[in-house]
Amino acid sequence: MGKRVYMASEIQLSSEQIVAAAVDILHEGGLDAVSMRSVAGRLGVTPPPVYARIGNKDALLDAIAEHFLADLAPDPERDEAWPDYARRWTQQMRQRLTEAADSRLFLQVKRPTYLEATKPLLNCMRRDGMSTDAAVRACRLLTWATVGFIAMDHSPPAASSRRPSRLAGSDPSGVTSEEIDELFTAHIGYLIDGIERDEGMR
Amino acid sequence: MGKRVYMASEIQLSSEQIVAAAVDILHEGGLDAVSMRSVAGRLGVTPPPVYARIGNKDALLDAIAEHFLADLAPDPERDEAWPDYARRWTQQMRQRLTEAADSRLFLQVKRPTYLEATKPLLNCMRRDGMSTDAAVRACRLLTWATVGFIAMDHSPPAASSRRPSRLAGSDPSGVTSEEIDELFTAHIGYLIDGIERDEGMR
DNA sequence: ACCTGAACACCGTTCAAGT
DNA sequence: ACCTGAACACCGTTCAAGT
Repeated sequence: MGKRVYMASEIQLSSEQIVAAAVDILHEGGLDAVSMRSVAGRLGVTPPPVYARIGNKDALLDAIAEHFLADLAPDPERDEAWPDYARRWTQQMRQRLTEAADSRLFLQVKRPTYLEATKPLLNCMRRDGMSTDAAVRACRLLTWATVGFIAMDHSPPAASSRRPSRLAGSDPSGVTSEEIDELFTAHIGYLIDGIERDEGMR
Repeated sequence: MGKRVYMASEIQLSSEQIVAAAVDILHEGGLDAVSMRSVAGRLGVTPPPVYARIGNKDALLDAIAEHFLADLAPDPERDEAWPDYARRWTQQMRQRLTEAADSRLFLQVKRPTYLEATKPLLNCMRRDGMSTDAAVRACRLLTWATVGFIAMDHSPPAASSRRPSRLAGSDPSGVTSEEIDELFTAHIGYLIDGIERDEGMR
């Protein structure tokens, strides 16, 4: 009684450890390599402890997505107007999603996670005089456009021999990564222009 | 010799039959219910014949996506300017993707399939004086925006009690389907306005 | 209390064997 | 020639059993 026989580690798995292991596997073998078994294996453990901590596979994927969206935003400069900050913010968002290397992760993310990530952008818009309603709508448009764009952008495997084209995205045979950069910037630019114009005639 | 003993059906599986069976299963049980085994089973057959015809699971998913994108476009009216036709075309595209009920199908679609679907829009733009380069770029922007939007739009399960809001998409707790319609229309509208403006200063 | 081992019901895919 | 049955190597998930 009271005597300790159990020799295994006293320290329970933390969700941070689990997510870290999952992210390692994601970067090494892609999202399809991330399984409850592979994550457990990397932690030197069988699946049940992972289930006990994280719930199930969907919850694990959510947690991975949240990991990549955490602390997304560098706060706006004091003299930075919202359209400029929005350009910076969407580029930052795009970079984070690209680091995650698989857009499937972000298509089932719950709204509160995106809401958390948009907070600084929302505040910046309100600071510049937008109504809360208009700012929430603008943030949703920009978030959807960014994630949607990345979801469509499964980069072409290799740069084949193609004539250089004058206009980004105009070559039907594919798109280079520079062209994708320009397409993304143009896309976001059109949205910001439109939102700005709507605000102007408010 | 020459004597027929083999009693099974003489008719090989066609890919149309396979896709039709897969689409049935998709509508009944969702994309996760579509497996090589379930499709074979619905056709009263074991998996190998399905593999023989369609190749593998990825090819099946491609074929399903193509099914939903086939004959996408009602051709433009003779007096219909490209911005109006683009609005119609994107709405049509959106409707087809929504019918498919799972956007994952369209995120791995090969470029030629989208290229085929965009053809009438491309021709309409060229008819109205856009250069091929500009038209291809514009079509890609609109296609990416449409598919990306739908990919983000996993409709909320039920209409909970929420205050009505004046601006589409401005409620942080969720979006009603009417609001999503308006957000989509606004998004596409901003893009078309931007493209039109670029063309104007050409 | 926490973990392991093993199982259940599935996958995608392949292949020897039947007719 | 075309199909079936069975297998291989995986999944997500759960649960009795150990310590």
